[in-house]
Amino acid sequence: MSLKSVQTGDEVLRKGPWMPEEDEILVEYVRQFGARDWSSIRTKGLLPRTGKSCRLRWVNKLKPDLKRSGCKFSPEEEKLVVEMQAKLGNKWAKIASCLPGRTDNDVKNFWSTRQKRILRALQRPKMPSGSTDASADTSDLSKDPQSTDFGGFQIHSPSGAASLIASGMGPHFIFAEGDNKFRDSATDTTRCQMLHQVHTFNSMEADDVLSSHHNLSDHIPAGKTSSTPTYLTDIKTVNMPTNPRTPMSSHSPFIRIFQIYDTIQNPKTGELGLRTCEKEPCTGMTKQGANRNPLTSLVEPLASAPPCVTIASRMTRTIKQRPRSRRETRSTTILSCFEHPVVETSDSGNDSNSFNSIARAPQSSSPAHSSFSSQLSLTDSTLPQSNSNTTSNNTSSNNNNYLEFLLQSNGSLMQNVQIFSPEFPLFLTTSQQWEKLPTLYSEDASLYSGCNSKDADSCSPDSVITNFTADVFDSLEPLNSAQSEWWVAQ
DNA sequence: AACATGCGCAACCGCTCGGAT
DNA sequence: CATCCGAGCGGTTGCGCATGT
Repeated sequence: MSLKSVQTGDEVLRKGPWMPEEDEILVEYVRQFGARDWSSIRTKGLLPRTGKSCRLRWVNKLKPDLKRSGCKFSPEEEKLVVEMQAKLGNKWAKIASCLPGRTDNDVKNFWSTRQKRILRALQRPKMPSGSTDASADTSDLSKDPQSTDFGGFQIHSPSGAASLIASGMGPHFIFAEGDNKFRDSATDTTRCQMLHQVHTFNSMEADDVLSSHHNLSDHIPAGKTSSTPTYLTDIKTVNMPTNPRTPMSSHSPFIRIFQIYDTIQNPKTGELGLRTCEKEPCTGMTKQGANRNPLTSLVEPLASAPPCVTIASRMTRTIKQRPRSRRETRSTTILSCFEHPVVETSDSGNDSNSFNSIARAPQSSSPAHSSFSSQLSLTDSTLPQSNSNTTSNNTSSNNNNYLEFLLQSNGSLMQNVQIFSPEFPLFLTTSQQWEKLPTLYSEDASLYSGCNSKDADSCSPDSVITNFTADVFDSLEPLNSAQSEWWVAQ
């Protein structure tokens, strides 16, 4: 065992792992004098350790009633940590005070480890057999002109590491192990093609991802809570057509869709910012033969659900087309915001209608809902001038608004927002993607929205964020109830 | 079996803050 | 008011173990 010693003046301070004898001395000291005046331990010559070191040793290891080291956090503890972290931030001591036997260091390490685990789960998608990496998938897709009909979409949960997503061209969904029915069903060309785009997570990783979404409990309808973790109650199995324009058949693959919950706050108003949620089974999901885009199902809400928004994105360009500007590339990151509650959706078999019916859903009159609507309906006039100049069509304007909302809210919301574009290898980190932008679209450098600089290479997520003014929320108007063009394919 | 790698955790460091003296 | 000290936090390091090759 290595034990560092540091010479300080006449005395030698010991550092590093504690010896059992040292622990004994420390315990005896506390028994006699109490857990206080830690510096006197050294001045009394009892231990060649700093008071701070003694205190930490006592608090983290020797204090009675502490849980044994290596004692894993239980699901209940994890849930509590997640919830409290969402409420309090990184107030580890405060959080630990609610967890008997846990110290702030325990909680901090747990959180740190958990974050890393989630990140790994998100960045390490397991590709089904026959596919080696994400970029290969994209190139495979590009060979098939039908792929443009997929309209890729993403389910986005924009907080921190949990902005997990399904991405790229074609439907990507998260599903857990055990969906062999789906994999096995991919026997024809079309389904194989789709199969290439599905990112899989094993159950544990999926749990990590899902449990990372906090504030679940207060949105779960009464009677729905059970011994089952809430995030697991929301796994659904749906029939999903390989192509939204293709009627579902009995051969359609099954995919489990995890409902993603999340919240963010408008840093300026402190109000609820965004939440994806779905509380109840969607009746439309079970209709065989219904030509429903699975995304339609995803955004059907529970009638009593709080104001919430499902973020989804659908690529509007063919894979062989380059975005017309970098701006547009970014806007495909998060294309659309569906505002809840959605009263009803069209079951007409027309995907565009379905989506439009969602977009046109009547607005709730609840204050929170209205407020949130406003936040999401920034007009172009409230955005940096460059936006209106560089947004090449109406399709992305509302989406840009939402993007600006994210950008404005704070930097952390953007840190894991990923840019999904056919040209981008999937699962690059944000910074990696941004680094690639100038290379891919160098001639559009001046159009790089949000950046005042004409030098595209100087652009980064941070520069975008800092270049937005703080009063971007000052000019708000209600969402336009007119027909949305969000989902009108180009 | 040996080695490499990854992961979790204990412990530390630097810093800030607030209360006591 | 200045200083000291304890508490707390974010970040980091290094060790030991588990797992993979």
